[in-house]
Amino acid sequence: MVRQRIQIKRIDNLTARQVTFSKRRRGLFKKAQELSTLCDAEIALIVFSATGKLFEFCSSSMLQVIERHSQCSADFDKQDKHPIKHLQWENRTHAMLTKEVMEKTLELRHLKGEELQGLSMEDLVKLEKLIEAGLSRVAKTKGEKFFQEIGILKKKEALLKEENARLRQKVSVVISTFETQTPVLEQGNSSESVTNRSSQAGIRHLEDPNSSDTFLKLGI
Amino acid sequence: MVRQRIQIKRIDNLTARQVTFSKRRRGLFKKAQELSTLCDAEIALIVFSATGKLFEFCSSSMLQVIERHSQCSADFDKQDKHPIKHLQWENRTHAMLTKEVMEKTLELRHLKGEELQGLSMEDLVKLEKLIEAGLSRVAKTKGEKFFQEIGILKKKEALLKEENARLRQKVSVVISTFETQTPVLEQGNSSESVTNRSSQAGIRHLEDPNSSDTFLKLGI
DNA sequence: ATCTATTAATAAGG
DNA sequence: TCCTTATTAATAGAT
Repeated sequence: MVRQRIQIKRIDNLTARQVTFSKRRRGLFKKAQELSTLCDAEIALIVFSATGKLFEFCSSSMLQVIERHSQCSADFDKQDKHPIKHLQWENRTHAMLTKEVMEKTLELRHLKGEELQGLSMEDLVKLEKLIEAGLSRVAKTKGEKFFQEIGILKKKEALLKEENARLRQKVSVVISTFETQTPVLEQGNSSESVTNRSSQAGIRHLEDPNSSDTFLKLGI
Repeated sequence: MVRQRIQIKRIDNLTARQVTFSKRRRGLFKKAQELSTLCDAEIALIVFSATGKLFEFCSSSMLQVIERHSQCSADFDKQDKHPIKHLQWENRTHAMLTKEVMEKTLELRHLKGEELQGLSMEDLVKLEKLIEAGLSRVAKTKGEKFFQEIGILKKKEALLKEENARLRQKVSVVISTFETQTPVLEQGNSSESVTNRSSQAGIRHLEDPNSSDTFLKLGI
């Protein structure tokens, strides 16, 4: 569907057909994977190429889905034909891991306030307490981290203040040096620039207390 | 893939998830149909929604394709001359599942306020909001369930009160009947039993208000 | 396999 | 569910 729109009918050219098969197959599997992930769907996709090669995708276990499908479709007759023999295929470890994932997924959803319809009043009360405990721990940690950041900022502030003091002193030393060493002459320029520097330092100092306001933007 | 790129992960919002499921499912089935037509492929697609509803597509007969697939799987099983591929597949699956378990375990701990030391200020704030959202949903569900229980108990109460009223009336009717129809005679026995019934009814009536206290034990 | 012009799919919102 | 729109994703054809 690009460069030129194509008709949806069998592609006659063998090479073109194979290329398209390869490209679109990948696209189809990707879409299937995305749908299962995004929407929590159980998906099985079986593709046989014209040459008989098998490609398959399943969001869980292929046999499980086929089994489920068989039960859903009214063909209970044929159900016994290709049944659970292959469930041996699934080893215990796999089953256990899958079970563990499902359990944790459900617990996560409960903690996020989802899928609560099956819970009793007692369960809900317990869950609420659990979440409240978690919340308070997170809030506590956040607070600690917060004060830690404040501490760092205050240290920085102190260091900057110290530096400023040193600079101010240096500046005044320089000024007095110039005042004593160069009587008058054409040094109005120079003394002006010194004054500038001094006032800049002064401004930095005056602005400095604001730097300790920075933490007000951190979220309190 | 539009308006705003989305992450391929479970969509939390139920409505959005359903809408996306509907749209993408249609897209997926269309792509499957196109691939089978264009490239002469035999395709079976089985989709179970999160709510358990079945959607299926097959370019030929579902049972035929499943049969063919089982055949291939069986062949593959016997083909354990090349156990390496199978082993690789198992290892990958196993690794993925293990990774998933670990991720979910960590997320659970975070939600419970554990192992927070690695999180940044931003992470903590996000986590706190997530937990708060979950908490409010749980609280809401609990409240709803609570009122539901109250409703049921109030209905029961009303029914019991009605029944009591009816019984009381019946009792008084019976009493007056006996008082007018049987002057004195040897009916001491009978009148005694009537008195019993009356006092039983009275007791039930007196106990009745307590039944409306039942909901006080539910957790408020 | 890679490129790219073009169409198809679709997220968000109504 | 359907419609619209803005934007991204898929891919036909060529190399």
